[in-house]
Amino acid sequence: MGVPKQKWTAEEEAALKAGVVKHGAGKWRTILTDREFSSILSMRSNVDLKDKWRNINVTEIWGSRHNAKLAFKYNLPPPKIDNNHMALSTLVQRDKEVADFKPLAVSGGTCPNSMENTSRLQDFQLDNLIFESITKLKEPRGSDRESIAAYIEVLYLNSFTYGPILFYTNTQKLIGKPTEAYGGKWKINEDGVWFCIAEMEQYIRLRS
Amino acid sequence: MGVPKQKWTAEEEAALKAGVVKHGAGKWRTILTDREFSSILSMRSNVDLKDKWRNINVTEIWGSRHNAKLAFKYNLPPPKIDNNHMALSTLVQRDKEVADFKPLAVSGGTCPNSMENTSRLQDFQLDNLIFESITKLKEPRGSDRESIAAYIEVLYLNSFTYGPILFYTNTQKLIGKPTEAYGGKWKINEDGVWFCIAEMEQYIRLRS
DNA sequence: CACTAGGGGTAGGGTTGA
DNA sequence: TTCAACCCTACCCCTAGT
Repeated sequence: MGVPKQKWTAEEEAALKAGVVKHGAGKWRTILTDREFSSILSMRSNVDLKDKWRNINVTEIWGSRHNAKLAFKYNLPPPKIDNNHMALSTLVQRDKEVADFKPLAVSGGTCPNSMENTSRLQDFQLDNLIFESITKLKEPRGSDRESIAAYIEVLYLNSFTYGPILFYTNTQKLIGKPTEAYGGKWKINEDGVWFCIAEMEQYIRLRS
Repeated sequence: MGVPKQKWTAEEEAALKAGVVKHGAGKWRTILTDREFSSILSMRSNVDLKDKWRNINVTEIWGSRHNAKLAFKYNLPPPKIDNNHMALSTLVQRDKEVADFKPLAVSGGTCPNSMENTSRLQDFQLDNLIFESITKLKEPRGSDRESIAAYIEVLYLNSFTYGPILFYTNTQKLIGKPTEAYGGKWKINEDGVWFCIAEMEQYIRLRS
């Protein structure tokens, strides 16, 4: 009635995505009570999370929930398999697998010590980069680092004018480090911007 | 994509208006499944009904949605209070009241037996007459018969060259009588054209 | 009872094509 | 450019199942 419709902010959406990566889709209450996200998502209910997640997925596959319903009704195959975007049906089916993502074998160096976080806007961008790469790629147990790198590179690097992506292994567990709302998830060092995928103990260098 | 945009016909619009009078604005699915309207509105979705209703109202108040938004933005009062059209804000606020319209006290004779329905075109015209009169007049619990008569008379009778309006009380419940899409809602007798307002069990004689 | 999945519905902002 | 028709998103309700 009086509630004028709370649009989801980029920050909230990033937190939701990060929460799904960390806890898995369907663990809405868990995501909501996770200290890492609770302050950001304090205006949202578990049902809101569920609905938003539904919107995100269904939109990326079918364009809208309405289209998704029609497609189901007429038993149509998912569109949008082209243009570098993997159909998100893979995402929906792979929710648990992505959530259970195990640390990969080391092939980089060591995690650089942090300096300082930058603006939130960039935070969202990086969050979305990682989220998209690990959810939209086909690999059944999540994507390996090379795939993620290629994905980001092809889709984003040109426009963002980032340098080539290097991978890095995190030797210290930084999750929960209370430097930020996304504590310890990414940082800027002398040699570039580094992004940590929670639960993976992996760093990606996004910008040199 | 290939769908070239379905303009609303007069028939559909009349059915929508009648549906709002019967069930109330906001009851889009209810209107859509009502047998009285379902065949006419079969090409429309509940969302289509909502959108069309918005267009009808907003256009009559502000001239366009764009103007309405600007007015909201700058907190302007509704214009067009003149020229015999009540601001539709009253309508929006009074949806439920109009829908809950109770039968009025008797002051006419008895319902004449039906003869035959005439063309659809005239049906729309009459439908719109009634709709406009009961929605645009100010009375908080719907309009009494005299107001409706005066409204129709002032706005339409001259151009339609109808005679003076007489009211009539319906002694039989005719709603749902399957003589027409708008079953039993209006008829022509020897003494004129009679219009039944659904849920009101009232007849109006529109033409002698 | 608490929560989730998933169907369905509505309001309102935004988009588009004639 | 305008605006009627259409789309998308947020929020809501409900029920079944766990």
